[in-house]
Amino acid sequence: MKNSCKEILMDKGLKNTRHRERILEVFKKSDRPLTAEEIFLILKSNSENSCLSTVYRTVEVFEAKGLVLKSNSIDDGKARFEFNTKEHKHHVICTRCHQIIFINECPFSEFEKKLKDKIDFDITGHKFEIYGYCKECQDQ
Amino acid sequence: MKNSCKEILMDKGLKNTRHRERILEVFKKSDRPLTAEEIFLILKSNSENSCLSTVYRTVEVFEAKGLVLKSNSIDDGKARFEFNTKEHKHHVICTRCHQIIFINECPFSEFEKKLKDKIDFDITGHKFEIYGYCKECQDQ
DNA sequence: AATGCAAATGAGAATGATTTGCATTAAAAA
DNA sequence: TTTTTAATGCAAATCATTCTCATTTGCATT
Repeated sequence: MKNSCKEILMDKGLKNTRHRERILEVFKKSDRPLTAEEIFLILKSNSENSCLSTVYRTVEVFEAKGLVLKSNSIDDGKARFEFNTKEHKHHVICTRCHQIIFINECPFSEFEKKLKDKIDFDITGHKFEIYGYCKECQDQ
Repeated sequence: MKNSCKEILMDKGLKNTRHRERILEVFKKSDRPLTAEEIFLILKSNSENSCLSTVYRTVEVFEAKGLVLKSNSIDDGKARFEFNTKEHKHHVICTRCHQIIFINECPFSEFEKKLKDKIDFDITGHKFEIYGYCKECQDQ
């Protein structure tokens, strides 16, 4: 079968360990960015014995290999990690309940090109995040 | 004189203390976002006796009143604070030297309106950040 | 299947930014 | 000026994250 966790790891030149497989599975199943601790707790609830520092090390390796994306957008002092689907997407973040909605549209490609010349900056990426209140939180 | 630190504080219903005035001055003079420690060191070098926890408490109050903006974009584990000029602006961040360049253009206002209807989200703001290498860092 | 080696892991201690509790001090109200 | 209230300084606590080191595991080779 294609794109199994095992294959993905091999592909990136990573040693295939139980731990990495499990964490990759967690990422694939999750529809939102997770904190290291959340990942740790999910593993634990699946009766995987693990520890926080290993989770941190694993997501660090995954990030270095481009498998996951890290972000600090939710300003609660915790980093969050999500599977890198390679789709270009952006986050819409509810300021109240911290729900994250994904959008795929991106209106900035031309804008970036203009900017590149204007300020002589070698652009490698961008982040666009929208803040506000989601449907549920608007009434409160 | 208008917009003195004293006036700004009164305006926000904040008690006017030496400490707050000084920190507000630091923000006004700075052309880049500062960490709490940087603010603390600037105060110290101005022979203001202060302490880190007070700086943290002060910027927290300022943030709550909309006087400063907080961000965790530079992923070095330190929050940064900048004076809220109310101008709509965005950051261009050098991934290597962490320099921050400000840009005032914003191509997203129409895009936001469309989105507002589409996903029923009450948008209060957005953040657009561009990453890459600045002129100086491109050659390295 | 056994072996060796490098890399990964677990457990807990260490680090560093940020917060908190509390006694003291300073600002605003009376 | 006195009273009331909130801000400050200091030290200790907290919390996310990183590090250390002894042990284990994956994987290539025998």
